[in-house]
Amino acid sequence: METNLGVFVAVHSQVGLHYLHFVNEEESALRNVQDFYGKYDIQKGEMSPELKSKLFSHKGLKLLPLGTDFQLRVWQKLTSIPSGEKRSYKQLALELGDKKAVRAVGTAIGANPIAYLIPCHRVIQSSGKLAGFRWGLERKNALLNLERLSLHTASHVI
DNA sequence: GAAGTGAGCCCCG
DNA sequence: CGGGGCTCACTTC
Repeated sequence: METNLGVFVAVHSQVGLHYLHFVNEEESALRNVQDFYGKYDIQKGEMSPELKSKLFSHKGLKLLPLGTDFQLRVWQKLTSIPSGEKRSYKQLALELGDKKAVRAVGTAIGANPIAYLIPCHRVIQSSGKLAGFRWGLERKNALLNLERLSLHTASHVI
């Protein structure tokens, strides 16, 4: 799917959305999906209009990422950060009950399988510096800017 | 500010 | 086991 933020690839099933990644390079993006989900019976295709509209509206879409218990806890926490706001890795580690786990939290966030809808882009360093985004810092910055600008409107970003 | 370092936790090979 | 990661706080320049 092409959007004003770039190209996305998604993996979904009857029960929900499992995976949503930015595509920088089509080949490696598809290989990634294959690595992760190759053991399942997946069918390739253009995104259906229904799925697209759900991605746009952020409604009627269950997020079902695949991960370890720890990763799921971290990703769950991310979804509680409101649009337009930011948290630090440290804050999240504290809220998860272990201030020493900052690096583990960072690693788990880096493994976020559902871009944007699980808002890993809203996490910055405690110094306030923007750092760490597998799809590029520029993209992270663009997402944050869009959210900041569209705070008082009902419009969504993707 | 920038650069270097030890601590510390989770994950993968 | 061992190393590395979307870290942090501290030191030193």
